[in-house]
Order: sequence, then structure tokens, then C-alpha cells
Amino acid sequence: MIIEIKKEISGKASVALEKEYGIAIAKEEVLNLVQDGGVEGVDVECRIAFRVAKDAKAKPAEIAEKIMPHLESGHYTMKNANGYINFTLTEKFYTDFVGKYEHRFAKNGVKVIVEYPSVNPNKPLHIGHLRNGIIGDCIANLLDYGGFDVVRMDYIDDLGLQVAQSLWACMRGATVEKGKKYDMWLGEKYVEAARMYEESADVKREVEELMRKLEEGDETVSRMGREMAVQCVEAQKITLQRLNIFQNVLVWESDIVHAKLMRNGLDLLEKKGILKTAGGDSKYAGCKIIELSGHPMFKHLTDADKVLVRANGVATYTAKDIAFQMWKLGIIKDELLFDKFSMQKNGALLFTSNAKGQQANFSNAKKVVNIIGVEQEYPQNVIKVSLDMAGFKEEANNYRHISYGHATLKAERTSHRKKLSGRKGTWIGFSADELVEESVSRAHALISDKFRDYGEEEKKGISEAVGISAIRYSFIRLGPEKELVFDWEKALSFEGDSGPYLQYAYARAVHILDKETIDDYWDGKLVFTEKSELQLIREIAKFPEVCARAVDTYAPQNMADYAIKLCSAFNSFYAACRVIGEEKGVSESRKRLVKKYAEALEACLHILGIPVIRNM
RNA sequence: GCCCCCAUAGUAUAGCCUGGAUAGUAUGCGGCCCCGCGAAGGCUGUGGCAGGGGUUCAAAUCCCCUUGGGGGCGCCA
Repeated sequence: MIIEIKKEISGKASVALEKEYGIAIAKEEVLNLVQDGGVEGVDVECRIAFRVAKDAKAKPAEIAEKIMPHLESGHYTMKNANGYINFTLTEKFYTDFVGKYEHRFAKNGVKVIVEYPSVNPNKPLHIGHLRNGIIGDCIANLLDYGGFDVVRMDYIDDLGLQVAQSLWACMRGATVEKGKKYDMWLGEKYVEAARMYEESADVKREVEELMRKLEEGDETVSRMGREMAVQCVEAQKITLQRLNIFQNVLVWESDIVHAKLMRNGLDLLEKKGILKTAGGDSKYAGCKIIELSGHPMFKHLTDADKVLVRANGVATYTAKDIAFQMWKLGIIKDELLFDKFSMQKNGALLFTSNAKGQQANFSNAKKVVNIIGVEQEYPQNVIKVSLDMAGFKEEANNYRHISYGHATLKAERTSHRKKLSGRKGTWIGFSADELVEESVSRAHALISDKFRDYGEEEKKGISEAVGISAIRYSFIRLGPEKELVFDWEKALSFEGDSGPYLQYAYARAVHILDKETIDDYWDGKLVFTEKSELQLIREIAKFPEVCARAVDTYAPQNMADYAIKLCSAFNSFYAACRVIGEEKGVSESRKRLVKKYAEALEACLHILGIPVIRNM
């Protein structure tokens, strides 16, 4: 692996500098200056000579010359290029790599909860939610691959205004339309109800009454609300699972409130002295607040104090959220109870919090990662800072908000972009289901055209996999912080920088191995001499480093980028080298190389959540 | 008004944390390649770090300013 070579070089360089110049520089620091080569024929380059030039009182080229004898190894040859030490991997590296390499990350036993996409249970997912789900799922996959013990959690906000508005519409006798997906139907009712709520004072009063009953746990209203929300969540899960987005457990806001988890969280904050009742002269008289005004993070705000409990005694959303996060991090131990929710397409059970359930251990995590839109940065910071102020420094440190930019629609014929709003209903026509349908049907048309002899079942299976991969890839290829301007054509591209390109590059490899299996009794020497063979090996050898870095920085787009480079290297190899029909030694060597490549790519596809298919 | 994020070819992006040689990739547009393990492919040409200042031997990368885009500043979430 390339990273092992880099470590070898930096370790030796660190020792050499100490010996030759008496300069102590940790090998970890040297490692930063040992990078992939930027020049033709150079695999790894080391720039340490520039860094220490001043201290050593010597020219970079001289320093390089002096330390090079200490860096000797059988894995590479080196050259002094005016201070850069350039390394070129030897044949032994390549043959060893293909012969022995197994990439696997050891389990580290660290529990991490990843929360996504936490969509309100009263409407279908739109492309913005899809982005959340895909980012969350990829990050969970990455952490899983990186050795963490991952819990995939979804928070269901069933006590908010949105649910109350939808419930109001249902209680007035709206009936489900036959043949329509429940979340879609409910979403449409919600848009109507939200409009009426704005227009009519009576409706507003009725909805608010419902919201109060939900919060208090009024038996009839709560049961009806939960029934509605469960149906909606079930419908949303169909969408998510179709896109290979899976979870372990749902946690309902109503359960957090009614199981007294919130109460206990707030009590603890009061005991720690950061949650206080505001005095009569304050604008927040009668409220329970966290005083954040003095904190550096909020110094720009005229009034940073945050209300957690209103004067009328009702808790704010932030209060519930902070208690929830404290529970995740094991700060409060109250047990929520859990029950089975459904069996998922991937064979894993999905659990749900439930007042009548049983104990289960979904909390007590070391790290918490929340995938939430950029617009919620402020409340997320409130939570983090509050935990820190309450003395839970380590927990606050391990609390991470991954914020992602909004998805907007590229409006036809105008430069101006439209925001997606659940309330206004601008998502209609841009629901996740409609997007998937479109993608899959385009894939189907392409496949029907190319492979007329395939059966209809087979065509369907392939177009499903291809359609899904196009969508997943187009959403994950850009960094979460970037705004996503949604464009049908780009999202559904099947060529170049796309999901189907990856699948195709996998299918090609698999077919070679299907045609002629690896001869296990062959014990000749591996040979790799073609440029494209060496390039492919180098690319495969980068996998652990790229993956580790993507895990550390929560950057799934790096995996997408790497997967493309890996496939591109394979396609070049494929065009330049034949595997079958070559002389025995060459053929066996190449088959082994193709196998290593397929394994590495499979790992990438798994992390990206792209279906692995053998035919397309 | 104050604060945060973003700005890389016609378009979409990687690289920025940790400054180094020729800024990587896709698409678009132009050329070439199906006798051959599947052309959803390969090869090749074109074209880019928003503007200004600073730090440095060296800046897409670090610092400051300007401009443009997005978001936030509730007893909403």
C-alpha cells in the first residue's frame, strides 16, 4: 500500500535528520511532506528538505543528498530533484502488492450514532431530503468500513406544527385516495392545511389546540397522530430503501417527551447551573433560559440567550433536541423502550422507540454525527456549547453537525432558482419518488435498446440498479457544504462522471473473471510491465489512505472521486491489455490484478451505496 | 446592521485543513479508435484558481479588504 511506503520514508527521514543535522522532527510531521508524486514517473515525493532548510542552514538539494542514503529500501528507487526527493516504486512493490494485499480495517469498538434524514412525518421526501439521506448513509457506511460500531438513527418529529396541521386535515375527514402513496397524499393535505392555517384564525386555533394535546399526550389525539405518522413514515421508508438507504432505529419526539427523558435532561442542566429561570426584569421573565450571551461563539448576537422552556411551561424544540443528544451521548441514561418497526430490504430489522416496547442499547455513543441542513447551524451550536458549558467537554467535542447546503431547482428559462418548501408545496413534481421513477425509466429505455434479448424481469432489475446509482452518485459527488442546484439532465447522466460508469467498469472486470477462472495451481512469477497495469496497481494501492481520510473528514465525495479514478485506470488497462488469450504468465498475473481491482471497487460501491451488478 | 458558509475552464466539480515542480476529473465543443475479455468505453485537442493587497525563497491553499451567491441572528423548527 502506498501509505505504508510513505510511512517508511517519513520514519527513516525523521531519523536521518536527527543524525545528520540534529534536527528533531516527528515522523508524523514528516509524513505531511511525503505525498503522491506530481511528476511523470514519480510515485511518491518528499519535500522535507525545503522545510528544514532554514534550521539546517543548508540548501534543500544538499540536505536531500545527505539524507538519501538513510532512506534506502527495496520498495523504491530515488532521485534528488533539486531538493525534492522523488521515489519510484520497484517491480517488487507491484508484484508483492497484487500477490498479497488484503485491505481491511480493524474494528475499533468505538460507538458512533449517525442521525439522518429526520424528515417530518407528514409529507413525501423531496430532493433536499434525499441529499440528507444519501450523505448520511454514505457517512455511516464510511464509518462502518473504518471500523466504527455504527448506529443509524432517524429522529421523527411528531409533535410539531407540521404534524398538527396534517392531523387537523385528517381529522376533518380527509380520506386517503386509492392508488396514491400515503406520504404523497398526506403532503398534499398538509399544503392545503398550512394555507388555511395562515388564512383563518379559527383553523389556527384548532391546530394549536391539537398541537397542545399532542405535546401533553392526550390519549385520543396522540393515538391518531401516531397512526398517521406511522403510515407516513412507512411510506417514506419505501422511498429510502429503494435508494439503498437503511437504518437501525427510529426515535420519536413524543417518546422522548412522554418517557420523561426531556424532563430529566433539563433537570440535569439546571443542576449543572446553566439552565436558569429568567428574572422578572428580563424580557424572558418566567422562561427557563441558557445564558449564552457571554460566550465567544455568540458574541456577535445582541441577545444570545436561548429559551428552552417558555413562560407557559411548554418546552421549545431545542430543549427536546438537547435532551435527545444527551441521551445519545450517554449523559442521561434513561431508557427509552423499543419495538420492531419493519424488516428492511437489506434484511436488517428496523426498530422504533415505543412506550410499550422493551429495553435495547441504541445510545451511549462515544461520538454523535448529525446530518442537518446548514440553516440549523445556530441551534446546533447552541447544543454543542450548552453541553460544553455544563461540563461535558469531551461529549461536546464528540458532537458533530455535518451541515449540507440547500438543494434548489434550476428553473427553466430563468437564471433564478427556486427553493424547495414543504409548506408551500414547491416539492410537488420534485419528490424523491418522481426522481427515481424518471431515472429508472430512462435506464430501462437505454437497456431495452441495447439488449433486446434480455427478459423483461432482467431488464427491470438492471434498470432499477442503474437508475438508483445515477441518482446516488450525482448527489454524493459534491461536498456537503456546496449548494446543490438540481438539474435533471446532470443528475440522470449515465456516462462519464457517473454511477453507471462505475457499475459498467465493474461488470467488465467480472466478465473477464467469469470467462476464465484464476488457475490456483499456477505458481509462476507475477509480471507487470505495461504502463496501464502499473497505473492500475498504484490506484488500487491508494484505497486505504483515501478511505481513512474520508472517514476522518466526513467527506464521502472523496470516495466518489476515488472510485472514478480507479475505474478510469481500469478502463485504460482494459483498452490496452488483454487478459484472456495471452501467454500463461501474463494472463494469470492480469487475472489476479483484475480480481484485486474488482474487490477494491466493490468496497467503494458498497460505501457509496451503489448497487453492485454483474450485467448491464 | 451583525455573524457564518461558498466562489476553480461554457457548465459541474477535486485539490485548501498540513503552502512546493506542469491545478486533477467529468461534461461541452473538435479529431481519432469497435478484427479483438461488452464503445454506458479508450486515445487526443481546446479551455480555469472572482478582483485587489499582504506574509513567504515559494500562494488555488495562510491573513486582510472588495465584489457576487447562500444561510443565520424567535417564548419556530
